[in-house]
This record gives sequence, structure tokens and C-alpha cells, in this order.
Amino acid sequence: MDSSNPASASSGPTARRRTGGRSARVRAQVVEAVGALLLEAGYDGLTVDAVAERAGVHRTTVYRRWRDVGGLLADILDAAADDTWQPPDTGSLEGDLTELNREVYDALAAGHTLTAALIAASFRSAGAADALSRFWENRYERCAAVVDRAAARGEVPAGTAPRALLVSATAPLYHELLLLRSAPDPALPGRAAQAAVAAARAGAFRRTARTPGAAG
Amino acid sequence: MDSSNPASASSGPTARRRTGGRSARVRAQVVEAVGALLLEAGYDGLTVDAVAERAGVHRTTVYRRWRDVGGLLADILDAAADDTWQPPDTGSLEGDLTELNREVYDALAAGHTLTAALIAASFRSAGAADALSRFWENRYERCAAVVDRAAARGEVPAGTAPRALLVSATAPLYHELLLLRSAPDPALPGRAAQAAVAAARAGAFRRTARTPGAAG
Amino acid sequence: MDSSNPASASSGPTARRRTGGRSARVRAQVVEAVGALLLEAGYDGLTVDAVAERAGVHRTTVYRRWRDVGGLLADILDAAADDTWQPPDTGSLEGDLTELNREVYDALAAGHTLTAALIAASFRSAGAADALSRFWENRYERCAAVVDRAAARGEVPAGTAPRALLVSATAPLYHELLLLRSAPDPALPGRAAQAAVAAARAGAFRRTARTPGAAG
Amino acid sequence: MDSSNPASASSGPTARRRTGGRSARVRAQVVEAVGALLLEAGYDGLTVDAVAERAGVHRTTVYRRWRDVGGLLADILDAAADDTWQPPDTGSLEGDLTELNREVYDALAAGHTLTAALIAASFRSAGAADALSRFWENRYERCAAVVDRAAARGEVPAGTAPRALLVSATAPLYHELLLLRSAPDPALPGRAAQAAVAAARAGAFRRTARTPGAAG
DNA sequence: CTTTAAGCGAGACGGTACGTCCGGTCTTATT
DNA sequence: AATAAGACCGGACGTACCGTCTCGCTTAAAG
Repeated sequence: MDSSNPASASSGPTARRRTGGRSARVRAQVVEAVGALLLEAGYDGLTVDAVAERAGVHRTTVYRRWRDVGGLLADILDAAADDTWQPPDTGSLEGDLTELNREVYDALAAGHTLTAALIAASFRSAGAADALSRFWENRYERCAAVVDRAAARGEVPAGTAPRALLVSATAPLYHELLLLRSAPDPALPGRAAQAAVAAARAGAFRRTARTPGAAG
Repeated sequence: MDSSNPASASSGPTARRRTGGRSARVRAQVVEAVGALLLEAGYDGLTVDAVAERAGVHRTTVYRRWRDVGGLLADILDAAADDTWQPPDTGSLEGDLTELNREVYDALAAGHTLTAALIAASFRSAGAADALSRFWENRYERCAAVVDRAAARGEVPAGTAPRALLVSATAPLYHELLLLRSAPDPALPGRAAQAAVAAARAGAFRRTARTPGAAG
Repeated sequence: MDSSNPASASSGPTARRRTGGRSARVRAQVVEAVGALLLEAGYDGLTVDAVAERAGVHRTTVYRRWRDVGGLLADILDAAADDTWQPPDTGSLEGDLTELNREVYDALAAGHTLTAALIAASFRSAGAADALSRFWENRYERCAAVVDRAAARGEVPAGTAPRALLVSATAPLYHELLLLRSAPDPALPGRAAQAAVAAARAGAFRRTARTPGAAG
Repeated sequence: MDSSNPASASSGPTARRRTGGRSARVRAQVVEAVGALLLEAGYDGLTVDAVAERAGVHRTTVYRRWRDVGGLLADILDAAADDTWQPPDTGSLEGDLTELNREVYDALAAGHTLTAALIAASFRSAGAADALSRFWENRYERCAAVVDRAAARGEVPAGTAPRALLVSATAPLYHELLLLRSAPDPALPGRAAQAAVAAARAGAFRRTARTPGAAG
């Protein structure tokens, strides 16, 4: 799951936004400024004033089009959701999950990070929170393929719920790096992936729930 | 949350701290106000002004003793860390973990919640972040007993790392409820506990690492 | 004291200043408040907060436009300098000087007085000090006419320096009433005027300096 | 607590005051600190906190003994009034007045000056204003000798009021340097002295008033 | 040479004002 | 007539002093 660069891909084909002329240019400048400021100064440095100045646009223009900081974040997140990112395909479930975790790890371990800033933002702005949820759901949907392939290969029981497995694999990373703020451990992505696979093999994520450990 | 101890440890022994009468009362009022405001208005409602007014104390007094909002949070967190909380002891690992998860679930599922506010705060205040880390580490240490007991009962392999197991069990809750903000699912505590137990049984958290799935 | 002109000269011509409606009204209210507060509470009562409240304007607005109390004073002084005041013309030098002195006397003898407040302010604010200097220089220039007329009438030697004479005539008033704070003496304006005239007749203020006592 | 004259002991006979050792040392340190701070930072830099710190004394001690900043100033002024200063005696009135003026000039021309600071203080503190008045009256009384000697020498008419003459001579200095803040002119002390002498010779300061210039 | 209370050190508190930053709204001038 | 720029309101921040209070501890003065 790459959350390292949500801002990169700009406005996809589905969005029927007016793309021509000044409006588009203004939006591009503002989006660029938001991303840059988030990286440099985190969410608290993302003031409308700073965005406007950096984008070379007037304060009131930002208010008019994005209403507030949450709107800005929602915009760049929704833009990022339209990108072309695809989950890895290494041939094994543990390999795929480790690879996914490594992306997360890289995005979070480096202290001041765009991802962390976005998450911080989600705690303060409803708009940002919604956009971030949408973004993440989108990613989980794409990643379901990883689990499906594993099931097809017989690595996990049929009926394994992709999302529960994926959450189980990645959640420890966010927990350690974002919430507990413990020292980054390069082995963490692999270990978390491995534990999730072990649980999955034991049937812990089968949709039919229950009777899991009993099998083991 | 006890509010009797002076100012969360630290400080030299020579400096005559004042613990009697007014100072203690002021602190108690402020701590109470912080908790109440966090619950009512979340982190963004936790302004120094609001705390002072609610505590019936002057603004400058708050600044003098707590410096800023982070200091306030650190104080109540450190106070909370001194409590007498003990992990559950249901007789089985899955039972204990489920019980733990249920506590987390209850603390997080109810929207505006103190826990969520503290986590939000940790993204904005270094002081709060440190205090929260200390608080959590403290809890994980206490919970190690749960794993030790399970190991003694033979539920998990000897050498199972308590912390890794505990993180694996609880992280999905924080992930779903705080980060993904998905709809609360009452089955989640149990499922996450169960998956962690399955992984532990498969040896995924043995300190000697590696060769886990090989057992399966 | 006119309050119609924007913001005491200065500032580039390119910057589109706004002179209409609200801005002008705000300035008028603030200037009025400054004068009233100076009279009522003296310089120490002239806080930005008090000015803002009295003017019915927000604190930050005052800071934005006037920066600090010195800026406020400079504004009202510069406004005052634009007035239409003219020195008296009684027909005799001593009469004119006495009349001038009486104005000063009236302005200073009544305890809490705007003039005294402005002078007090000039000791604490560079901006106010400069503005007050400008104001006084302006007045001395206008008063030069009094001396010129006297010279034309032959009351004082040709070449008498107006400013030195005027200072000599009025300085004792400021000295007694402001610095020494002695009890007001209604005869003082006349006496000081008379002494200055005597000195002038003796040639004490001739620009060619020296050779004064020679006249005696 | 009487703050009118904390230095000069006295007060009730019942309350046994303590004058020796520590108290005296404290006062000396504080007085020194006040003078130094006035010179370095002017009246606005003369905060109780700064005085206490510089004097190596606790804040509350200053409040206890001097009540406020005005009390501090009154104390050092009254101390200064007890000195042994004597007016010059050059042999001529103009010489004496010029010498006096030069002292004033030196005290005022050098920008940040103790004298200016005291005067500034007198505009804000009733205690300081009273003490300064006392100080100046004391000096004018001592200077009366200058005028008496001149009268004895026949330089000025008998009955010339010393104080009016002295004020006339020195006021222009204060006016130019303190109020008008014009550029210091080294010739000013002499010119002002000379003008005052001229007026005095013309009888402008005779106690019986009136009919002055008529004589010329 | 004790006693004893005046005076000091120390910390905290309530309170006023400062000057700044930022969020958001409203209004004026320009195009 | 629309919009960009400027100015405003309002809330909060963190700081500096002010003046007060309540404790103990020192120490100078009286007995």
C-alpha cells in the first residue's frame, strides 16, 4: 500500500472538472503548495495563508474554492486515489504482504512524512478524515487481489477475508510507528506479514468466522 | 486518575516544591478541566483559555505551570499511568486478549472519546506524544503478564515475545476505528484476539524469530 | 483636529489604499477614542485594548494599522498639525507672546491635560516623540510671523531670531508647570513674555550672536 | 507602610525598626541597581523584577520596602538631595548661569541620561514627581546665592527674584533638549544665560513686578 | 546570651496588557 | 457584474510585569 505520495497523480479521467485555463492552473499550484507544505511543516504548518502565498494565489481564492484546510486535503487525497498504483505480485502471500508493509514502513519511518501529516490532519478535519478513509478503502480494494491470488495458490483457506487479513498485516506497522512511536525496526514489515500469514493459514480470517484455533 | 501527586515526578529535591493547599487544589482543578474539555470538545477544544476558565484559574497560572497544552496532556497522562489498572485474567489467552480489546473498543468506538483526543494530541504536541508513549509502554509492560501466564499454561510456545503479540492483537482495533474510521463492529475485539492467538500458536512471535510457518 | 485624511501621509503610491467607507470610519473612531482616553486617563490609560474597545473596533485592527500606541499618537498629532491655527496678532510683541503663553498655560495648568499626556508619551514612544517634534516645529514656524511683525514695527532689533525668542518666552511655562509642577500662577504667562521681550530688546536673540551685554 | 521616605528611619517608637546589617545592605544594593538600570534602560526598563534581580534581592523584598517603582525613585532622589552640590561662583552672573546651564546641558545632551529618565518617570509616578519637585526646589534654593551675589555686585537690580531668573535661564535648555528634542547646540547654555541676564538687567524679574522695559 | 519578631527568600497566584498568528467574513476597487 | 485584494472581526497564543499572598528561615535588636 503506497501512501507515500498521494499527491503525485493529478486529476484522473473520471473527474469531470473544468480542466482548462486559469482555474486548472490555480488548482495545480494550490495542490502543489499543499503537498509541499505538508511535507515541510506538517499539518500545523498548513495554513491557508501559507498555501496561498506559496501558490501565488490570493487567500480569498483558496477560501472560495476549497472552503478550508480540510477541503484542500480532501482534494489532494481524492486526486491521489485516482492513480495507477497496483499491489505487488511476488508469487507468495508473505512476499506480497512484506512488500506492502515495506512501502508503509518507508512512508512512516522517516519522521516528518506526508502520510503522517495526512493522518494527523484526519484527526482534526472531517473533510480530511473522509477523504483519507476513501483513499484507504480504495487501496484495500486493490489489495484484495493479493489475497485472492494466495487463495488460488492454496496458501490460505478459501473464504479468507482479504480486508481482515490485510489489516492484520499492516496495522502493527501503523501502531508501532505512528501511535507508539517506537524506534523503527527494519524487521517489522516482515514479521508483521509473517504473523498475518500464520493466522490466515490457521483460518483466522475465514468469512464464516469462528472455529479457528480449533483447526490448528 | 489521581491528582494528588505534585507535578508528575521529576524536578530536583533541593527545590522546595509546594504541595500543600492552594497549589494542589489548582492542579486538581486544572486536571479535571482538561479531562472534561477533551471529552466534550476534543483536542481542538482544549485551549489554554478554556482550561483556565473551566478550572476557575487564571490563564497565566496555566502557562506558568504547564507551559502549553502538551504539558497539560503530559500531566494527566502521567497521572493516569500511576493508576492501579491491571490486565484481565480470564484463564485463557484469547479470553484475556479479547477482554483487553474490548476495553480498547469501548474507548474508541464512541466517537468523541478521551483516547482519541489524546492520540490526536500526540500528533501535534511533542510533550503529549512522549507522555502517551510512556503511558502505552507502561500498559504493555503490565500486559506482559497475560502472555507469560499463557506460556505457563502452554497456550503459546515458550519464548513468545509479549509485546509483539499484544501489538498484533490490539493494533487492528486502532487501525479500523481510528485510522480507517470504519463502522464499529462488535465482533472485532474477538476476531483480532483470535487471529493473534493463532499466529502466536504458530510461533510467529517467538523471540528467536524466523521459521514460523514451517511449523504449520 | 481633522480625521478625514487616510493615514498620515507616507506609503507608496502604487499600493491601492482604501479610503472609502469602513476604513475611514474606523480611523475616525479610533482617533476619537485616543483623544478621549488621553484626556480621561492620561498616557498610561492609553492602552491599545482600551482604544479598541472605546472605538468599537477590534484589537487586531488597531495593531494592524497603527502598530502600537506611538503610532496612534503620531497619527493624531500629524492630524492636528494640519489644522488652521494661527498665532495671535494683538499689535504688540509682548501682547502676542502673552497671548501665546496664555494658551500654553491653559493647556497645562488644568492637571490632566492632553498636552501633558502627549509630552509624557513622547518620553516613551519614539514615534510619538517624532510626531510631537514635528508638531512643535510646525507651530514655531507659524509663530515666526509674530517676531517678524515686531521687527517690522521696530520693537526688536532687526535680525532677531524668532525661534530663540519664542523658546525663551514659552519655555518657563513648560518648566514650571510640567517639570517643576509648581502651583499655577496666572501672572506667569505675562511675566515670561515680558522677560523675553526685554531680552530681545537688549539684542539677546540677534542672529549675529554675541555682543549683548555691550548694549546694557 | 509609609512609602514617602523609607530611607530616613524615624517612624513609630514602638515598632523596633532594624537598620543595621542586612537591611542597610539590601537598600544599598537596590539603590545602586535603580541608578544603573535607569541609565541603561531608561524608565521603561526600570521594572521591579529587573531591579530585584540586579540587586540580588528578591522581588517581594522590593515591594515590601518601596511599594512600587515610584517609591524606588523617590528614595534615590531624596538621597541625591542630601548631597553637597554647590552652585558655581565664577565672579559674574552670566558666568555662573552659563556654568549652571552647562551642567544641565551635559546631563541632557547625551541621549539616554539619568536626568531624562527621572523626568520621564515623573510623568508616570506621583511619588517620583513629588520627589523630583523636592529635589529641584532644593537646587533652586541653593542657587539663589548666585543671584544674591550678583545683586550685591550690582549686576542686577536689587529685588530681583532669584527663582524667576534662574528658571528663565535654564528653562530653554530643558525645552530644547527634552521637549523639542532639537539637535544639541553647544552655544545654547551661554545664549540662554545671556538672555536671562539681559532680562534681569532690564528689571524683568524684580519682585515688585511691572514697569520693566519702560526703564530700558 | 538568649529570645523574638522584623525582615528576607521563595514560590505561586490573580490580573492587565502586550504583540502576533490565523481563521473566516465583508467590502471596496478594478477590470 | 464578477472577482481579486484589502481590511475587518474574533479567538487564541505565549510573554512580561504588576502587585499580593503565604510560608519558612535568618538575623538584628531587646531584654
